[in-house]
Amino acid sequence: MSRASERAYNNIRSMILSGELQPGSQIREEALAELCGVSRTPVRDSLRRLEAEMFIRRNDSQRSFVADWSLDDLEDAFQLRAMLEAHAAKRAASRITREQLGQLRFHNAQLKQAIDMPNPDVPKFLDHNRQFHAIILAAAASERLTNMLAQVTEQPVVLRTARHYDLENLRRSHHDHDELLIAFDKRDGAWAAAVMTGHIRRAFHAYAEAHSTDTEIRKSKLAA
Amino acid sequence: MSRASERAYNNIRSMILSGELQPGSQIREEALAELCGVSRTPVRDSLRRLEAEMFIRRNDSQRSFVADWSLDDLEDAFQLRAMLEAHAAKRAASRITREQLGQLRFHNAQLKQAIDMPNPDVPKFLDHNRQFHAIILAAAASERLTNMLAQVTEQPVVLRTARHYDLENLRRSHHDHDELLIAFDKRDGAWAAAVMTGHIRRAFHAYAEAHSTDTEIRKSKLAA
DNA sequence: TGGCAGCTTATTGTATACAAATGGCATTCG
DNA sequence: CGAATGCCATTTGTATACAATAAGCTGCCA
Repeated sequence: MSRASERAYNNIRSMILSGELQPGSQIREEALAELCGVSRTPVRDSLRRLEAEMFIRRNDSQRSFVADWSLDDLEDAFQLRAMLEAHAAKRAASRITREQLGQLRFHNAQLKQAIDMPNPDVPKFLDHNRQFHAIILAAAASERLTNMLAQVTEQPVVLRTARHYDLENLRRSHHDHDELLIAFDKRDGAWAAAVMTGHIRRAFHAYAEAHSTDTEIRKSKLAA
Repeated sequence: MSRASERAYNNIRSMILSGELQPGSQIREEALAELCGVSRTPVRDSLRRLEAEMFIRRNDSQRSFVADWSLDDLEDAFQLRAMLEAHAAKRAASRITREQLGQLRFHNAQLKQAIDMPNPDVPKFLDHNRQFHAIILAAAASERLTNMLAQVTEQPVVLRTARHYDLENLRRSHHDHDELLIAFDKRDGAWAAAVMTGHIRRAFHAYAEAHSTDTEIRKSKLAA
């Protein structure tokens, strides 16, 4: 993707993810074009992409709105994600290389280190967590699967902080990763898939809690 | 989608599916624009969409090519499709209405009729088959799932005729549908999912055979 | 007062012109 | 003779102007 187009896409996407563009609010191409410092053309490209990724919806007369996810939508996305990531884990179990296993161990050690200290370094945890999952996906070796997972991995919820600072959850995540490592080591795809399913389901419940809180807050703001 | 854009998308897509645009061949925006009788703008929209759907790939310098699927790619797509359709069947089992069940029965009866005659009406079979699956997807009630399935359902293989005229396969499909109906009737999601998995796996093997033949033919044409 | 018609304005869709980047070819130099 | 470099042709990216369409408003009529 070229410069202007990429900038527009990343800008708009992060504005949605961060909540700067409020769920449900209308989107005007020209306004975004000005915000991003590009013309409407690359903005339109980005909107189309984001629409495919379901971050944006359009009504029947082609106007765009920031997607407003219900709890059901969120669960739906997570259900698909759990299924796809479990599938990735299963595929990875029979394909992963010694080197990739080593990388997984490295990142899991790092993310443990990030939270096993008086002042937990959550961004560091998240970064190594992301890389951990990326390596599994790479080992699964399915471009289609990668594309599909990208569509359900990022959630447009503002209050992700709530989840991130729940240390108990982070520790459990680390533990799941450890178990995944053993399953991979034993080339046990079924086990890896099962662990991964639980791993993602837990994430869902953490998100769901944050989402409810967020929705409550937004509702009371509207009422005020 | 508006007129010009929609026309361009459908035209290009069907040119790819029909093989009119050969796998691996380069695509030039302006040439397609002329073919479709529109400007480059809607053509570019369409190309982006088709790229997301993996019908088109781009090299690192942004040039577009018609996707050329290996047998592995095909299997990969079918594996995902089997998983997603099984998931749809499972969800449908607990949500499907009496009315939808009736529609399923109707379409399955129709598609049986289409092949239970001296001169089988394959297009009719395919149409009712499509509707049968569409109803299940609707009963599954997940927009995301619907979108994802759309991405792996159509296969850019020319020789689909080979499969379509294998009556034995078509009869087995009908039988699978029958079994699905019973599973739905009993609200047995696990059973429905299992039947659907087998249903799609069989389709894969039929496709794979046609694909191999097709690839052989293309290779020998290149050699000549 | 309520609703509908027609106009006005806002917004998106399409075409086109121009800019940027890439690939291929030819020429030149080692 | 082969490889590297610079130029030209081709192709894609971006901006902008204009067309089409939909929404909202105003005023009229029942």
